[in-house]
Amino acid sequence: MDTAAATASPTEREQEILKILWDIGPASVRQVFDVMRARENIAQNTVQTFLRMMEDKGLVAHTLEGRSFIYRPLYSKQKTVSRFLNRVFDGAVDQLVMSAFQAKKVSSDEIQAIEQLLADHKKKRGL
Amino acid sequence: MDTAAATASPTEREQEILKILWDIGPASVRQVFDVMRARENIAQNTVQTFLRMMEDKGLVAHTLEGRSFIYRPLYSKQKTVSRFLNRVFDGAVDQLVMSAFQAKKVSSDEIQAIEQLLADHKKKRGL
DNA sequence: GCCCCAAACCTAGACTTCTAGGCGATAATA
DNA sequence: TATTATCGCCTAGAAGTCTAGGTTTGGGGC
Repeated sequence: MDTAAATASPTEREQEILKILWDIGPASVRQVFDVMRARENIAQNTVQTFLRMMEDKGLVAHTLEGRSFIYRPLYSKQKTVSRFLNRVFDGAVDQLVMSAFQAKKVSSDEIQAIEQLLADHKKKRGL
Repeated sequence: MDTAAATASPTEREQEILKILWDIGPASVRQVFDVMRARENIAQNTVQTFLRMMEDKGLVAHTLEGRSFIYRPLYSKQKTVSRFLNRVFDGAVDQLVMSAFQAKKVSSDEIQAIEQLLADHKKKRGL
């Protein structure tokens, strides 16, 4: 039985569309198209086709609103990160963080945010 | 120095091969093949073809050793992370770290490693 | 009612990625 | 020297990804 359990992994283009949905929230084809159009030449039909295929794959779902489909992502950022983490670092978060630090200059705001995160995490673990 | 601008981004399969080179270091077609064969059915020729194509793209380079080509990666883990970071999080490292924490249980060893990393980083910045 | 617009559906084709068979050259071996 | 194994190269085709044109349907305005 083909349940939602086995979600296919998104292609590059699909990933791009997912990101838009993460950023702007549930949206119609038109809204996704508008974002993409601002960056490149693409037909609205293309976006529509992608969203339909992505629904087949279980990456997004839609609800009807008026006569438009409003799509929302079913594939989360965490899932994306999780896949990446496993594929590239065999799941080692510290390795990922180290690489991220080497890959980019990190602002002190970001450092603070990460420290906060660590603190929260330790507290939750009960020290 | 680095002609990184012209470096194409690896496909999924190429990424997999890059990871093997990161893990085991410079290697012959045969060695890469042996790793892949342990996990799945694949022909040695296929691996060879990939490495040749990857060299065209500038993802790897080879040196001659005896009559074997020894391939080494030119595309780094950092570059991979950097791309991912920009594509998914618009470059926000703290967001990435947060997602990683949510995506996977982090061991206390890992937490310690990250704390150390933060400390080093702050020291280097001279705060 | 009739037309128009916007939205969804269907479909095909271009393009990219992936795969491996077969060839010639060189080295090892009998 | 003849045979076999190993290696790199060329190439074609299968499979997957991406793109958009043409068609259909339903709602709103005339």
